[in-house]
Amino acid sequence: MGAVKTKRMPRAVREQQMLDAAVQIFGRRGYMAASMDEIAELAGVSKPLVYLYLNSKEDLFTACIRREATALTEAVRAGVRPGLPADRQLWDGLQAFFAHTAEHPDGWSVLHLQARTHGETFAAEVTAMREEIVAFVTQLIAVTAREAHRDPDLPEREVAGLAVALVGAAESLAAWANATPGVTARQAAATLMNFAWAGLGNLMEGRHWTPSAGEA
Amino acid sequence: MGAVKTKRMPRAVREQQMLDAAVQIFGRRGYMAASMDEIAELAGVSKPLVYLYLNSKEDLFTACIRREATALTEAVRAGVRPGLPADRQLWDGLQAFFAHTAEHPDGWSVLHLQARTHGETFAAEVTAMREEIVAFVTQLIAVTAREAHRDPDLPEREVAGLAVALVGAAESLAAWANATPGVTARQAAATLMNFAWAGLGNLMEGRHWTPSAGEA
Amino acid sequence: MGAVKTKRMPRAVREQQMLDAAVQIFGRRGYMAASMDEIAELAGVSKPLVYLYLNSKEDLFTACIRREATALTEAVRAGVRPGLPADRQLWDGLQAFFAHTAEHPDGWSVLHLQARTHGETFAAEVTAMREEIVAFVTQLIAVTAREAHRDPDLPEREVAGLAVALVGAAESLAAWANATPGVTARQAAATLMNFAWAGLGNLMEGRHWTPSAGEA
Amino acid sequence: MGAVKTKRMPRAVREQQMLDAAVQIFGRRGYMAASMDEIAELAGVSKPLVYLYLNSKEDLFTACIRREATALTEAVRAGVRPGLPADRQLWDGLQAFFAHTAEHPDGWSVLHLQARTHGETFAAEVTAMREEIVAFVTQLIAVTAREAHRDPDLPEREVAGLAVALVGAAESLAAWANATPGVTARQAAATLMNFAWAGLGNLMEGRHWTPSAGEA
DNA sequence: AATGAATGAGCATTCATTCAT
DNA sequence: AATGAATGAATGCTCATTCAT
Repeated sequence: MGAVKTKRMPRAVREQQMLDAAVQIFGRRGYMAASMDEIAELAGVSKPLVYLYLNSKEDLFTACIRREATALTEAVRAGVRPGLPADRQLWDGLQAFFAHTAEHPDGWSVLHLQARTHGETFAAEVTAMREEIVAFVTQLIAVTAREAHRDPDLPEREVAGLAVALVGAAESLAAWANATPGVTARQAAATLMNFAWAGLGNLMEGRHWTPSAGEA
Repeated sequence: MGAVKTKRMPRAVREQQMLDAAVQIFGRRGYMAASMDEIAELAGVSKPLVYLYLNSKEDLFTACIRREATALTEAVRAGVRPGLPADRQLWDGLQAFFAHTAEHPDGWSVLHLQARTHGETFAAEVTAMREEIVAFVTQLIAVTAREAHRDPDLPEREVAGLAVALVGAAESLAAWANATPGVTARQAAATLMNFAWAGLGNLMEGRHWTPSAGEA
Repeated sequence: MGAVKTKRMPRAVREQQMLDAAVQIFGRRGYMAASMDEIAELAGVSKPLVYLYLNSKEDLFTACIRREATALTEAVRAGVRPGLPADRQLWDGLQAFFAHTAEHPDGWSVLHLQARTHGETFAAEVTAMREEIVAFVTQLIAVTAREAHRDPDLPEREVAGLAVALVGAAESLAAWANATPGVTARQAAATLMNFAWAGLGNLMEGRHWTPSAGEA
Repeated sequence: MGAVKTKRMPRAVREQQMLDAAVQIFGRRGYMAASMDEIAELAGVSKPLVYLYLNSKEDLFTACIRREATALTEAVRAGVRPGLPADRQLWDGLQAFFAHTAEHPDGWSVLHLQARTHGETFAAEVTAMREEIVAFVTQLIAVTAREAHRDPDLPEREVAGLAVALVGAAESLAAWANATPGVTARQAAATLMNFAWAGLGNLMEGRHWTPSAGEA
């Protein structure tokens, strides 16, 4: 009683099905290795319909990137409560980040791996999202430094570098957590907080690590 | 009558020329978008010769990954002197890492981006190298902890997570340093040491960051 | 809330709109390059309606050919007054012909170019019209010859050839006149009359051109 | 004992085979309806080889047009002996033209029908050839007029129009001759000479046809 | 009278790969 | 040691056409 191939549905619904399929295929095979045939089949529609609604492989991929980027940033935003102290905001954001990437591995693959390896146009799309996150982290660091009234002159580039390092560490941990059974989003977040927060604190108090001996 | 194209050279030399060309093309275009035609042309040989020496596109790509992975690990190894203290070893290793990736952007692209986006087979090849580096870092942390006689029971998984975070941060900074004019390998290394070393020190002394309030 | 698109109109009107659009698209793009989508859009209706009224691309094209062929022959017929002398009839007919083709370039393109290049079926459709015109010209020539009581035995095939030549010259001049700014229908007609009438007169008086010397 | 599929032949030979096949298919089906598959099959090679040697469908079609245009103009040129009187030159040229088009119907279809119906780029290619022929005819008329010392001021546009008419008549007669059994190139040429030469003579002597009565 | 939703079939083009020399 | 000649197998994309409403 329930037909297997559901037919004749409104455009908006079909489009989401197509994006679901596309994210899965793009995420697993990569942009170039993914074939429109495969995507259409997985979406349960014919290829012409995919083209009718999403124009081209490039546009389809871009649509995937945008949807997944929005989903990720909104997940992080939803996890953070602005009133709380900076370290608590970071902790909440990291947990949301690790949880979301764990639940959407294909989407995360599209954003983190595929979009960055297939041309500037796609990369730019993710860069926008990444910079939003880096800016968020940067601002958390800056706010903390200001609150602590310590070393308010921490140079801008230094802070940017820190944020880049932190986001990179998070991305690396996300992959590790997904691949290592038994590691939860909470544990990954804890590892990163432990790793990062003390270092940030030190820097904000003006303590720097320096090589003890001269070198070439 | 002087021939412009140098002909008839020993196999080993030709192979290196081919790998040079392949790394460049693979690094810039990506595995799938790279064409054997283009690689052969850049190498200055005919396509059948590429196949004669390297068998297939897959084998050629694998050969590229291996060569670049070896080159990178050797560069890092060469930068580290085993007798020195752990922090100094880490500092030297990071500098070597950032310097090498800056000097070989195509090779780094092959390792960091391309190899991870085109199937498990290739990814496994890099994972091997990555684990070697993670192991090196892990051991540095462990040694330090032991030397300091503090918290020798730092759980293994925790240490592994830290190493993963540190390596991820380094990779992220490498891309950032290459893309941001005026950032030297030394500065990138300093940023990461400042970021990481205090956190590691804290952990080894048993101080952990904990969320100050309860959560859902 | 005034609807921009006029809806619900009688079938005959809609059909003419579709044929208008189709002639334009077929004339400019060619039969194969024309897409039913484009025609439907230009006609301001949905594709299924085009199929409902005109059955298929082939039928639609045939309908275009017929409509334009009829329009052209009627225009020529309307320009000619049967009572007048033959040369005057020819002159009037040519003027009507050049005027009509200049005013309906897309229709002329359909007849002269597109219909003849896409298969015997379509070509036959135009051939019918062309033969009608050739017959008209042939009869003009024959009538003149009879009236002049000269060379009544001008062989039939010779006359047919002359008519074919004249019509071909007219077609060629039509294209030239349309493409050359400043050439009017009247001038084109004059050029052709000057060119043709003397030759016809000569022939009807039994004077033939002959090669002066022998040949292989 | 003589393989059916001849293999491994030099590039130049294969290219001619491909052009032969392409002219046949393009001439019969038209540019758009022709499929590269069919051309490759008729040429006895695989599709990739066609692309390797001739780049694209557009380039292949252009190559066909050029080859056939050159062949036609050379055939006409070869039939004309420059020393002879103008009428004789025209007569010889027409015979050569009708003979060549009769022997190469597909090539003639490519030039006369297909190339003119599929975009300016292709049309321009034939226009060049056509103008060469028109120029040749124009010059014959001009020379004759000069030799006859009559009406040397025949306006340039008038002469151009005459040449266009003559070439159009020839093209039309070529199609008619090819389609009507028993009509030889010689007869077609004779018909056209009879039709045209007297008219030209009249014009050069300043006699024009004029409508005998006024009109709107 | 009219349309949004959907597809089977085909086409130009490209690519990794091999054979004969 | 090295290459010109050649192809099987995809792949992105388009189009005429139909169905359910």
